[in-house]
Parts: sequence; C-alpha cells; structure tokens
Amino acid sequence: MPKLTQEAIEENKEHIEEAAKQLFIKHGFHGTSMRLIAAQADVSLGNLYNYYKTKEDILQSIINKYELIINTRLKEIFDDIEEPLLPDNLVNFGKKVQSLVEEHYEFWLLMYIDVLEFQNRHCRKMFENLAERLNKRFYKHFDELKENKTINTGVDPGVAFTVAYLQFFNYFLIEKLFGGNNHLGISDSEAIVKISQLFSRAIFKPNALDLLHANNSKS
Amino acid sequence: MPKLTQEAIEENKEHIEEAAKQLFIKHGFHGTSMRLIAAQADVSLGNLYNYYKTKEDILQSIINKYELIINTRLKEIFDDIEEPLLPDNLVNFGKKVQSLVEEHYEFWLLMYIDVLEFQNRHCRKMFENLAERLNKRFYKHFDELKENKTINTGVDPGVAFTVAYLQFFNYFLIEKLFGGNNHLGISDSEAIVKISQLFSRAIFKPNALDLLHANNSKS
DNA sequence: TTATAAAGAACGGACGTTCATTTTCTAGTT
DNA sequence: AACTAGAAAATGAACGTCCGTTCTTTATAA
Repeated sequence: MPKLTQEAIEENKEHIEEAAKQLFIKHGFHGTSMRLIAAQADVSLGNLYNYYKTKEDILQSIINKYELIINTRLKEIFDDIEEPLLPDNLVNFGKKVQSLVEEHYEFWLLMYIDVLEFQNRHCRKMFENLAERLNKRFYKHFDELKENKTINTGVDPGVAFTVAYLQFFNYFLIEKLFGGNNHLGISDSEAIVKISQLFSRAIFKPNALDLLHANNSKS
Repeated sequence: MPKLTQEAIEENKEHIEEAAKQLFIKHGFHGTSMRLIAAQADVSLGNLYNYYKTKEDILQSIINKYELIINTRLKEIFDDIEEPLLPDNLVNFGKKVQSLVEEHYEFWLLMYIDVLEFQNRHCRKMFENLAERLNKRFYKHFDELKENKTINTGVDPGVAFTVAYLQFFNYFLIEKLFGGNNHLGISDSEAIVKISQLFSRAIFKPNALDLLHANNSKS
C-alpha cells in the first residue's frame, strides 16, 4: 500500500476521534476501551496504533482540535460584537454563548474528564489570565468607557466583562449538563435579559444607562 | 465473630468511603480499582463486598452522604447571613462560599463524575428550582427590599441573589479545580469584593447604596 | 515488486466479583 | 476462671473477562 496523503491521514483521524469522543463523554476516559473505539470507528484494534501512540494520545488530539474550534468560535463572537459591555450587545453576547454551549457541550464534558483524570492538564490554559486576555482583546472599548466616565467608579470593565462572560457560560452549562431546567425560574431568553440587565446596572452610571436606552428606542 | 453493632458498621463504611473518595476524585470512577480502594482503606478486597454490593454502590453512598454535608453547610451559611443581598453581607457570603468550596472541593469533583457517568442523576436536584428555593428561604428579606423600594426597578432579588450565588461558586471552582490561578487578575479577596460591588450596584438604587455606605462608615 | 496500511491474534497483567477458608470475638457452659 | 461452640467478619486465592499494547500476518495499490 502506498503512503496515505497527509489529508487522508487527517480524515481517518477525524473519523476515529469522532467515535472516541462520543465514547469518552459517555463513559469517561478509563471507562472507554480501545476495542470499543475501534468498533465504533469501524477500524481494527491494531490500526488505531498506526495513528496514535497511546489511548491518551487520542484524548489529547481530540481536546487540542476542540480547543481550536472553541477559540475560533469565541474569536468570531468577539469580532461580531466588538463593544460587548453595551447593554444590547451583552444580551447578544449571552445568546451567542448559549449557541456555543449548546452546539459544543461535548467540549465541556471533555474538560470535566480532564479535570477529573488529569487535573485539567490539557485545558487549564483556557482559564489562565482570563481577565487579562479579555482586557487585551477589548482594551479599546474598555478604555473608551473609562474615558467617557460613563461607568461607575471602582468598576474595572475587564473584570466586569470577564465575570459576565463566565456567568453566561455557567448558566448554560448548568442548564445543559447539570440538569437545572430553568434553574433561575425563568426561560433562557429571559435569563439572558435579566443577567444582562444586572451587569448593565452594575457597570454603567444610571444617567449613562438612561442615555443608552433613549438612543436605543430612537433607532 | 459476633455481629457488629450498627455503629461499628457505619464507622467501617466511613473509613472505606474516605479512601474510595480520595481515589475516585484522583483517577475517576473507572480509573479506580476495588483492589486500590481495599489497599487504601487497609481492608481486604473480599471484605469490601461485605459492606457494598458493587463498586457503584460505594460511589452512591459517598455522594449521598456528601450531599447531606453540603446542604447542611449551606443552611448554616444562610442562617448566618439572613440578609444576603446587603453589600457587606454579600462579601461575607462570598467568603463563606470560598471556604465551602475549598474545604469540600471533592464534592464538586464527585459531581463531575456524576455528570459524566450518570448524567448528573444523583446531584441534579441541587439545581432544580434553585431560584425558587432561595426565594422561599429569603422571601422575608426579599419582600422587604421590594417594599422599601431600595432596589432597582425590574430587578428580581431572588434571581439576582441566585446569580450572585452561582457566580461565587463558579469563581472558586475555576480557581480550585480548573487551574485558573487568579483568573480575574486580582486576588481572591479582591475578587469577592469586586463581584459583590458589581451585584450591589446591579441591585440597589444609587441613593440606597450611598445610604448603606454612610450607615456602614458610621458604625 | 514493494513499501505501507489494515487486521486481528497474542501477551501479560489488571479488572470486578465470588467463594472457600481462616480468624475473631461473644455467649453459654464447665 | 477457663473453656468451647458457633456465628459473623475478614481474608486472599481463584474465576472469567477485559484491558492497553505489541507483533505477526495479510491485503492493498502505486
């Protein structure tokens, strides 16, 4: 047999990893056997080892690729919004986080596997210096808010946005994975609005908020 | 050997479960073997089956007991604070959540096991109707705030407190389990203050907040 | 023809659980 | 006070299965 093209190899790996992912999130890492992965991927047991050195290599590869997907999605979301702290944009951001969590909830299950079985070795970089990184991404918007004096004294927009960001993720993860169905006692879309409202009130001075609302109802 | 007293049985189980818990949270459920549990608990392999029908029974028992501990601690915290939305009390509440998470982070690891292997079957009741239950617990305080008109229009104190509650938990879980060391870019105690500040601003009308601060600096 | 991919048998060991055996301690009898 | 019978607890070897990985063999296609 001639050497497979890099593309073909990548395709085959994709196929194997999709099968492995489904099993990992259902039975955990140690609860999933190489035989099961081989069967689910319709590949022989031995052949798995032509693509991966060990079982952990498979998990590693899945997480690496998934991280890329998530980070790309996040970047898209951020690029779409640009000024995330404005009340309406916060609502929009919440909706986008909802889609992200619902489409890719499997990633967070993988992260829980990582937390449990590897002390989050593979995923921990997603949380390191989170506020700083968000600050860097949005420094223009945040600096503008600070100069405008539209935000409350003592409020760091970077910290505030990071908190809001985590709040949305946490809300939808609880809804999707932890079985809290409408745990705030209101629908998801109402929850987004309420949470956004809380953060808007927390961040903006009352008169600035009134102004924003006036502008909004005009348009 | 004569029959052990119920108390002695309970003590032995406690001992076994402590060992099993340490292993489960380190290697996951399937990553932990009965032999390892036996060794860690200094008990023979066979004897484990005098106390538990299966390995899953051990996990079940651990989670059941831990749930009781957490709920008791939460009740204590709530009884200690009574009016959790007042700014100073919110800071206090945050500190207590910090202690709770740091002392019992193992429980949340067990919950992730439950999420992964049992769709959170054992723990999901902790999130069901969360806001409603907190509302019931604090209806007096919340109703008073509503009547006083000290809170912003459109803010439901029950929802606001539930969001703050989850925010604190989430913050410390990220710090403890997900490897975000000071992920907000500030120390834990600063984070508590900042988050509390955000929620205070979100909930209370500005003049009410000024009044609360004035009262506070007087005392 | 030949390098390589795919296959699955084979290996050594570990798994959850069972079971025959031994140890332990109380209660009743000397 | 010493002894003993017996029930329950504790033990670890044994069972059958499955594990991750390796290795030999076969199939494939330029």
